[in-house]
This record gives sequence, C-alpha cells and structure tokens, in this order.
Amino acid sequence: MSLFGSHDASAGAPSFPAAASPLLANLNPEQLAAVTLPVGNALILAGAGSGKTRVLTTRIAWLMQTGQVSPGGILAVTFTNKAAKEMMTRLTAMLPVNVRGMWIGTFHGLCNRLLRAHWKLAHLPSTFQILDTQDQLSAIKRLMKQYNVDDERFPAKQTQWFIAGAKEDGLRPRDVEVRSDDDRKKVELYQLYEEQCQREGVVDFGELMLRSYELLRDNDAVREHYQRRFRHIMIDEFQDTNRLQYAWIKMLSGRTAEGRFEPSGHNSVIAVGDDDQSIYAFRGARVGNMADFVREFDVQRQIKLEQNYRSFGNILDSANALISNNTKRLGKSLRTEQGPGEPVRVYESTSDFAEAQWMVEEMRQLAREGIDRKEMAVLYRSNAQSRVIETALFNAAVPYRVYGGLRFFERAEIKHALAYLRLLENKDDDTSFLRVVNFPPRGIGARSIEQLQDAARAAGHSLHDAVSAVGGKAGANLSAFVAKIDVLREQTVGISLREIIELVLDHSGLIEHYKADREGADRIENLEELVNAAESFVTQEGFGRDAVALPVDELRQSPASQGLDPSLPVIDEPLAPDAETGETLSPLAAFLTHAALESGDNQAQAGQDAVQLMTVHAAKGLEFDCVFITGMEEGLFPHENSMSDFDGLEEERRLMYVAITRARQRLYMSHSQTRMLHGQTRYNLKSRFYDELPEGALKWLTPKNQGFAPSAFGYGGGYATSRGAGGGYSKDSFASPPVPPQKAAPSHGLRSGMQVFHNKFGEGTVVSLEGSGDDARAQINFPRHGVKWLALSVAKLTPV
DNA sequence: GCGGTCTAACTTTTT
DNA sequence: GTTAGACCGC
Repeated sequence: MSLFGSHDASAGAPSFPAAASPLLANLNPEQLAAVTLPVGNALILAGAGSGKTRVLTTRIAWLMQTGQVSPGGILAVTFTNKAAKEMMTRLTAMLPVNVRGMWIGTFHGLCNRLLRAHWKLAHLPSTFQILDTQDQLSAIKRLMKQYNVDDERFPAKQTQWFIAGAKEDGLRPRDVEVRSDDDRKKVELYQLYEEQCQREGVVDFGELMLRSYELLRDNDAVREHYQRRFRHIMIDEFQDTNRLQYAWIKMLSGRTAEGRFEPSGHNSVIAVGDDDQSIYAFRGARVGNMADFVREFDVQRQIKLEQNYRSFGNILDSANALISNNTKRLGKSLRTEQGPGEPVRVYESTSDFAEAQWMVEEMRQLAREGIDRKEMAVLYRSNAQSRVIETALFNAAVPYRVYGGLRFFERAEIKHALAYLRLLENKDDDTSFLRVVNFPPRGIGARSIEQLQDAARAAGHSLHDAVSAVGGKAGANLSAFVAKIDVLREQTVGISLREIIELVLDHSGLIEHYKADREGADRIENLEELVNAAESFVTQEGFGRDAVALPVDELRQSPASQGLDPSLPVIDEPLAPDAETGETLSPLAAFLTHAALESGDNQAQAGQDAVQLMTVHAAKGLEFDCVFITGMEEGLFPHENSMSDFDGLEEERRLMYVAITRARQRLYMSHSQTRMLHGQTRYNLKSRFYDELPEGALKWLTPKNQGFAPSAFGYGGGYATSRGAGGGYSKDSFASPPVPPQKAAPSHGLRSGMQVFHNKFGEGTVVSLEGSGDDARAQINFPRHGVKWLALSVAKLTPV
C-alpha cells in the first residue's frame, strides 16, 4: 500500500550526540530522526497534528547550534506569510539568532528578494511593482478591450486562469501547446499581456516565480552562487507545490546539465508534506511532486510522522477510515496515545435554518461546560453557507468571527490609495492610472479615457505620458489629474512614508469623497489604518534606522559559503540594496511590495472570545477543541462541481479529512434535508462520506435515516438505527469499507419520463431517479423553474 | 458623465 | 440571496 517501504523511522541516526542539546528533548523517535537527518535529501510525511512545524524549526536550530550551517546557509520555504512568521518566531525563541540573515519566507517573497537583488539580469526595472489577482484581471480586461476580443467567447477570468495556469507550469507563450483556434487566441493574449506588463514595469504572482526561475536557469554564476550558499533547503507543505515551484527548487539545489537534473550532493533538500492534505489541485498544486522528488532527488530517507498530538481516538479513527477510501496515497495512518474520547456526533436537521439553530444550542451547552468560544469552529465547504449560521449566531447574541472575504489591502478604498501611491513611484502603471483617474469623480468619463488610450497606443506611451495629446475639455481634466499626481510626487521628496500617505489621502480627495458618503465612515477608518500599517512597516523593516548588523562575515567564513561568488551580493535583507549602486528601494516602493505580497489579515475583529467560522480550506493548519462540520450533503460536500471526475472526489475526501483532523476533543457533523442555496430550496441527500466513517466512532443525535436499506445496499444489516449514548468505540467497526450503492427496486412509483406535479414548481418531467427509501430523489425538469433534484421523502409530488 | 436599475453568476484561495 | 457589471435615461 505504501509507496515507500517500511524502512523509515530509524533512518536518521544522529551524527551529533542527541543528548547534548536541550533542543532535542521531548521529541519522539521519528521527530528526532527528522530533526537530526544527516546531509542528504529526505522526505518527511507529516500527518495532521504530528508536530511538523516543531520538527522544521528544531532542525534549523539544531543545524546551527551544532555548527553545521550558518544562518546564511538556510533556505526555508512556506506557502503563507503566516507559516513563515510562525517559523521565525519559534526559531528566535529557541536560539538567539538573527533570523534576518536566513532566507525564510514564502515562495513569492523569496522570489521577490531574488529579483530585487538581480533586477537587471532579470530584465526588470529596479522599481518593478507587483500585480495582485485583482490588478491582473483588470489589466487583462483592459488588454482584451484594446484588441477587441469578444469577451463572450473569451471571458477575462478564463484568460487570466489560462495565463496563470501556463506560468504555474513554467510555460512562456511560445512553450504553450496549441490544440485549437481558441488556444491560439489565448496564447496570443498571453503574449500581449506579457508585453503590456513589461512595458508598465509590473509583474504578477506567477511572473515572480517564473522570472526568478529563469534568472537562475539563464545565469550560471548566479545559480551556482545560490546553490553553494544554500546548504540546507527546506520546503513546507510540499504537497501544495506546483510544477514551477518544484522546478525552482531543483534549479536551486542541483545541476541541470543537458536538461538533466542531478542532485548536487553538497546540499540537502528536505521536503515536508502530507499527501492526504493536498487540497489545492484546483490552483495548480501537484501532489505528484512528492513521488517525483523521491525519484529525482534520489531520496534515501523517508520519515513518517504518524503520532498525533491533537485529537482523541474516535476523531482519528474517523479520519483514518475516511481517507483509506482514497486510492492514490503514499500510505500513512495517524495514531494517538489519548483514549477514544467522545464519539463523533451526527445530526440531521429539517432545514439549514434548523441546523444553525441546533448548533447555537449545542454551543451554548459547550460554553456551559467551560469551553471557550474561540475553541469552537464551524466549518463549511463553501462561503455561501455561512450566512444562515451568522444569522443564527447574531440573533442568539453569540459573538462570532468569520474568516475569509476581503483582506485589508484588497479593500477598494485601500486599493485606491495604493494606486495613487503607485503612480508616484511609477507613472507608467496604467492599471493604477485607470483605477483612480476618475476616482473620486472628476469629470473624466469613459469617452475621455478611450480617447486617451487611443492616443497612448498610437504614440507608444503610457497613459500618463499621452495626456497632452487629448484636447478639449476632456484633455483639460486629464491634464489636471496628471498635474496633481506630478505635484504630489514632487512634494513627497524628502518626507517620511507616513507623511507621503497622509499627503496623498488628503490631496487625492479620497477622504473628502468618503466623508460625503453616508457609509464612508468605515472606509475612512481603513484609510487611517493604512497610515498605521505603513508606520509599523517602516519600524519593522528598519527603514529610517540603521540596518541591523548582519552576520555577513560569518557567512563568508562559514563552510557553507565556500566557493560563493564574491562578485555577487550577500543578500541578508528582504529588501537588500543593489550590489552595484548600493541603491535601495524607497520606503514607499518597499511598502507597496509588502502590500502586494502580504494582503493582510482577513479577519474582522480579533481578540474577542468568539466562535470561529470558516471554510474547510481556510481551516487547514488550525485546530480547535470543538469542530462543527456543516452541510454534510451530496452536492455540497462533496461539492457537485468536483464529483464529475475521480480526482475531484478524492480531493473532496482529502478536504473532509482536513476538516475532521482540525478537532481536538469534540467533533460534530450535520446535514439538512432542505437548504436555501442561490435563493432556491434544494433537497440534498446526506453525504456519502458518512458511509466511509466507522460506525462505532459515531453517535447519531437524530435517528439515523433508514434510507440506505440494508437489502438495497448490501450492508448486511450492519447499521443500527441509532447508537446508544456514549457511542461504543470499537476498533473493528471500520474493518470493511462500505459497498457502493446498487440499484434498488423503486418504492415511490416514479419512472423517468413521467409527468408530475409539484406544489411550488408546477408540472414537470422526471429526468432521472436515484437512491431508494427516504434517500430516494428524482431529477425533474420544470419548464418554468429549470431542472431540480428533489428528495422524494420531502418533496410532495403527484403523478399527472 | 453620472447615477440609478436590471440581470446573470455563483466552489475551494495564497501569493 | 447577494453582488458586480452592464445598460439606459437624465
């Protein structure tokens, strides 16, 4: 079953005395082996709650403490800023070390650092700015309008997806395989988009990765420099890496002669991941990178961290049983030394409203038992489900916090302010120009802008530079805007970042505009917060202060750095000065980069003891005492859009696995017979994932539906209607996986093609039928309301 | 050019 | 049920 044999845990016999360091105290044998792995490439399969971050940080600390590497020889890559920060915080707590000398950060953050240091070689302007997803979309829309592309046939979103996807695979326009006329058009747009970005001096997220990959690929000296420097490379959440990120790691860690990859032998790459928690395939993540890594990096050591320190037995048994239904797995099973704990409670409600109501009651009970509200989390598959729950919590006056939604730097008013700031830094940033040229409104409408765009195109100028070409009233308004920007730019010389932002907020008219708006108070508050964000950024990054003394000498002397190219800069700062000129990014440019790379917190009010609401995706990496998984229904979870293909269903199952493993003590799952979705009532069957959980670990709070009649589904009568209180725990209960449902004799008397009448939807035609007993449902085409799935135990249908 | 109204869409999301 | 974007009339 396991792709890798069983030779793992004992693999890394420490070559340094383990007892010598208090760092290594209290590690289990597998963790110890991982922390003290000898030089060489290794894969660590780290299950949920197995102490992965602790292992990673302890290893870095141990390597430095034992003198095997200096801070400059470390490269640790994560996906989120949060994870990177967490790592640095824990590391500083372990060792008195200057973390700034280490390259710990997100893929994109580190790529940015590389490109800032070698901007010339990367063919970028020194002040290049970063487009976020929103900016990218508007840049593409603008491009498509300019070239009169039919946006019915090529929606901008789709083009964006195409471009991002190509970059994730490391493909430039000329590398993309063209299989249809549509492909050809998209590639053409990709090419034009690239030219536009280059002209405007901006890069998108994918470009950050791809450009730095090419930088390393095309410049032997640079590549070899970093290959020698980074003796120890560590990648977190390896299952989430895409093709390009994997190639980037390869490029940094080995030779690629004649297109062939050979591990360098003098550095170690340690990949940490969990294939069972791979839930980002939809955005290009490739779990296959794990197997490729083992093969291509000649991995000799694999360690499985299966000891779970988070959850009780029933919860882990549920997770293990569920995930065992997936076929493509490396093989791993969580174990705990805690007892079985509480059973997993399952609840069926009549409506989504009732489901939320029940949850509120249950939470009140939990609170009475002394559990903090911030230790209760409600998880759902899609954001649309949060509303009912929010309403119920709100009406019951239970404090709650919703994760997701707009982050600080993504808010419209913040984006507007940033657009002004970007124009100060780079007048050719047409995306920013268009965002604020008429915001606040100053009499520049679509017609004037079109004229301006035509003029700019004809002259090969940016919008800013083409303003003088437009005459009349429109031209006057445009000139006034440009003059305002140019004056602002002059005024910002020599003043602090804080003062720059205050100046811009004032002179742009943004504050004034929002003051006139009844609902502008929050926006003004956010704009004021922007000043604070800039202030704390300046303090943190050390702008305006002496740079922190960095262990440059140490780096140069250390064995890790031997053979480093002395002509290349030793980059120990996220925003290092240019090696040749000593020029550093202006605080403003640096802040804008920061804003793009770190979109800020996406939670409303922190601090308060509030129930946590979030999607399952957002919950990854978090843990709570009590977890409610809601909307356990076919079509919702697993989501209907992912059920068509096999891989999709397996990803949904992994998502379910992530959801289950968030819980420490108590886990609830609930589904509803009816649910309002997109303004329509839906009748969903309960999720197939229930059938993959060990009956013995569950406790049905409502009578378990008799819908899955044993005779029809071959369960051999293994299902009792309801478990007694306490929900007996039995190891054997999930020994045999459920048998897939078979066609049963219909008991409802409906057949495909039949005409039926529904009280609300009127007359319709039965299209198809599924299930039996209480779970039977019919797909019916109502001429006036479209095709619907109806649960026959709920919907009242009469044959016509 | 601006602001109001109507209509289609709408998993999951970090950088 | 909500929201963004298109469309239309002033």
